[in-house]
Amino acid sequence: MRNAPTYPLSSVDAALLLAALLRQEGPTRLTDAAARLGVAPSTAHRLLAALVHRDFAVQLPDRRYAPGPVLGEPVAPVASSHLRDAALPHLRRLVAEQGESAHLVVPAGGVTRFVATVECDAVLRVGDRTGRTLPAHRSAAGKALLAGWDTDALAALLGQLDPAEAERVHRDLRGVRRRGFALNDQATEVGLTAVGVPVPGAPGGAAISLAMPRVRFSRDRLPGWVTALTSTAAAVAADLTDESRGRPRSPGS
Amino acid sequence: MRNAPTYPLSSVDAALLLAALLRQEGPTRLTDAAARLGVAPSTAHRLLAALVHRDFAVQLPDRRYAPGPVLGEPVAPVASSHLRDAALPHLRRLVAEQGESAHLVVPAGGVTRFVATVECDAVLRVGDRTGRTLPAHRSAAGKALLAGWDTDALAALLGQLDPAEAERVHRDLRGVRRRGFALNDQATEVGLTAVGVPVPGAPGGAAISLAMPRVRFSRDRLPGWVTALTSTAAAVAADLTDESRGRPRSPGS
DNA sequence: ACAGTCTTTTCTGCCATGCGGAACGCGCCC
DNA sequence: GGGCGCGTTCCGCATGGCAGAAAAGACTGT
Repeated sequence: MRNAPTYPLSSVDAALLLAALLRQEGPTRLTDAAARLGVAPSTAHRLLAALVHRDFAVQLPDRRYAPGPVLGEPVAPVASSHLRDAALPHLRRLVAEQGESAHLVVPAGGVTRFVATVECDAVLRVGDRTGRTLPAHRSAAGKALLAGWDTDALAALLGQLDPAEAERVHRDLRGVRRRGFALNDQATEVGLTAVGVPVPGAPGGAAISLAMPRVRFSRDRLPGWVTALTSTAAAVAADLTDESRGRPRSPGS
Repeated sequence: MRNAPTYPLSSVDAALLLAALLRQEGPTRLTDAAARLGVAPSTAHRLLAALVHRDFAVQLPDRRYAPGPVLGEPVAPVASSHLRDAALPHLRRLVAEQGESAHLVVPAGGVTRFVATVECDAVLRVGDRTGRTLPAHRSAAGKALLAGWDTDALAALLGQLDPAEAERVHRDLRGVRRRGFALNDQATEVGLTAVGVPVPGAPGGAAISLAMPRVRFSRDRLPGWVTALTSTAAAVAADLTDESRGRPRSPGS
């Protein structure tokens, strides 16, 4: 993004921003788009209609609006496939050791997007969520990411929540920072609990989580999961660093 | 492109159209963008500044504006190299038989862009024009393309000319449609004459032409040139169709 | 399954503010 | 010096944003 024009066309800028957000963050509802732009819903509707008219957006059957064919692929998938390749061997080992499903997620605006999943062998297990998104402030991996955000970015996100929830998230993230891991106890789905930690130094941010049925969650096992997650995240980070230095990937390290 | 919104936002639509044109047709000058949109240069400048601000456009060192990183790859450039590969063997044979230079062109808004040239052996000959553009309504290949345009698209282009020239072009194109070929008798360069025909069914449109010094142009040879051009265009078209069906390219057919 | 209620989306009209045209200045080239 | 193209600024008015109504969809209770 370049310096703002001396004479901005605010309506044009709103439309282009909306298109860029669609591309970067994926499908959105009309009211969310309006809130994001700070305009009335009817105004957002007009902007989206203009985007659809010129193929910068398409409307899905569930009435959400998604990026249109004129827009290119967002940057994140390229970085994500790089990250995915680095992380998968480690996630597989983590799952083999702990017996629960593991996920790799990246930030995408106010949500986290699932880039990879390794499912455990149990018949009742958390399945593949690759490609899906969850609100960052509710998921374990999302909270692990948010805990590392700077004050301004975090304030912008919290400003989109109602004050009571914003305060809860704020407190929750302080706990995440203190403990070094984040917990999602059925906040995104009944019966599902997840533990997440950030991948240190991942470009653009990333986090991994172990997700399991609530009935298999145990406070006694929590420290062991946290330790395994933390060392796995460090191994992924080391692989990312080795690759950016041009070294061959070491299979286990 | 979808149905026009019931309440179009004209400034937003202009910006999005401009972005789409950049993507489809490549770099453009400010004044050409203004003419294309039918707005004042200062308005076009504002729109381009807004596009640059959100990475839908970038400005080149020569002050032209090009597509920005947010836009996806256009369909046309791929098609052009694809088209070029299909056409070159046929153009070479055409030049060997007729003894004059041949060109392959594609439409790019109100101009035609030279994608490939095969030069003849004569010392005085029409040289390589690959990468250059000519006004569509003045060049032979351009007119061959325009003759196949629908009424609305053609009216938009003619609307950019002065009324007398628009009327001449209109009449000229009627002749092109009747005869099946187009003639450029020194309209683009003194001493240069060209005969052009469309490549039927080429995605996005294409045309080929034989171009020669005016002194070598002959009304007696014209039918022979037209026949050779028409069969060459058909052969190129057949190759394009074969390739889109996944067949190996046949060297001569 | 159906009715009622609430939420979201879509449509429409009005008016004030943001957008486009005109004028001007600057830089480059012949 | 003149012509051309690009970029900036000012001002009037027409278009874009808001508000409200209508339509569509989701949710809840019986």
